[in-house]
Amino acid sequence: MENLTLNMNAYLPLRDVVFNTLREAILRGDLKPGERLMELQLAAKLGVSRTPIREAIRMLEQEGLAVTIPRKGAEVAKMTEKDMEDVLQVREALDELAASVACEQISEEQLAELRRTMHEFEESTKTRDLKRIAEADVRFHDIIYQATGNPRLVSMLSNLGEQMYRYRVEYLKEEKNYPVLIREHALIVEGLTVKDKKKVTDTMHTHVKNQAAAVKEIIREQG
Amino acid sequence: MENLTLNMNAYLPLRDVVFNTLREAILRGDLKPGERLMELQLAAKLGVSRTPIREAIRMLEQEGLAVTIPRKGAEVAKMTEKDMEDVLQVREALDELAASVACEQISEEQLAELRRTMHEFEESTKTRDLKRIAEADVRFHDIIYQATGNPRLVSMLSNLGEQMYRYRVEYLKEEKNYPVLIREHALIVEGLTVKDKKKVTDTMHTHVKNQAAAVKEIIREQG
DNA sequence: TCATTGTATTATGTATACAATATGCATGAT
DNA sequence: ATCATGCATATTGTATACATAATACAATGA
Repeated sequence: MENLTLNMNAYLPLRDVVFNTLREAILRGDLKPGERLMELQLAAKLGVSRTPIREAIRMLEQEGLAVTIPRKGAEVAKMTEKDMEDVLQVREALDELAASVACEQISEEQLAELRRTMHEFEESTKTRDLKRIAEADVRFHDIIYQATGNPRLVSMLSNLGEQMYRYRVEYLKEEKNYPVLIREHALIVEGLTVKDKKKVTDTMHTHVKNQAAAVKEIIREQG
Repeated sequence: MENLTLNMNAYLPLRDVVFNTLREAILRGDLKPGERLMELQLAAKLGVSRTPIREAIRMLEQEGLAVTIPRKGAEVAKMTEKDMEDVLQVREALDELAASVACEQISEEQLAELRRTMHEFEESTKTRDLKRIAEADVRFHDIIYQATGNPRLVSMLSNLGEQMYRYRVEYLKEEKNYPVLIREHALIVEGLTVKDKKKVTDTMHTHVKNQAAAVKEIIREQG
């Protein structure tokens, strides 16, 4: 009688489906900064009405991925160098916080998972499969975020990461960066293992700073 | 011919009007945690259709002020003690960041404004006009946030502040807290004046920690 | 009595219709 | 030629209609 839960949780409102779809399209770069998000057009393309499109746009707006001008419409958010500096300044602070808290609270399981992901990252850099590399890197950091046990911190950091994602991918194209990244990941894992909070936060600080410099450089070239 | 801009910027989409209205109602406590946000009812009360209501709810959701369960509806977000701890942990980190950056960048004008607001706060505590006290306190911190020149940081801190607002008001009812608050404000202003970053961030840390303890106590009593 | 089922009601999810505004282009005046 | 002006069109803003799921409660049967 039991055990046939047959997840009726499969249901997602269309607004969420649309939100996820647009979000990924923006992060992937299929929808480029400045590109207009026209309701009717998107509705036609996704085969839904304007209503869920509009709600999804409101959500993207709050995520910082879209900008709406009343009576004119929404477009994919652009990032100036200043915008990116602002995001990175906050991200540095929160990444250090996350590292510090994780250092106290990370479980053995999570630590093991982190090591696996660290190796997966290292392996992936040999393949030059950019998507795989980027995902391993995101996962590495996400494990640390999760280890804080603070869902709000996790979601804020994910959001900040999202906003740099498009640009960070460019950073990950540069093969010369891989050795440094691999080394920093290793240092972070070591620090977390022996609960050396200073080592962890310092390394994380450097890690984010390096990315910051690179991402800003990319923005400058593009913008 | 010029100088008659006659702000045509007066226009706000109804979704924004509704959003602001509901947001304030939640912060004021007119809409209580757990209270349902029913579209038709709100639409009738505010004299608009469901469409702008729904969009406003999506926005409130992203702000963390409302929670939606698919096919069931939205309600005002509840705060457990754990939720509040999570918010406060982030807020501490960002408030320190803001204090640190403001210490480097605050202008003389802003400093003057800060002193005015500090005095306004002190005066307001004598009146027992809770709304006035709370607003002065919010303004004091907001000036510091603004001084960072980082709009994203400002909006994140405002949002975090929003989520504690309902509870912090209770804290501000306790008259015995006023002397400490006044003293801490003064220390922060002094530190900013002489650009003593350590003094500023340390005081800010204590300041937020004190509030944290008090707010958590209030949640425990209520929840 | 209690569990179950059916049904009315209410609320949300989604689509569509209507209104108002912005945009681009053609037209015409200077 | 250039700048307004007006009109057609595209797009957003808002309201409403229809579909579907959740809820409460009465009715039924064991």
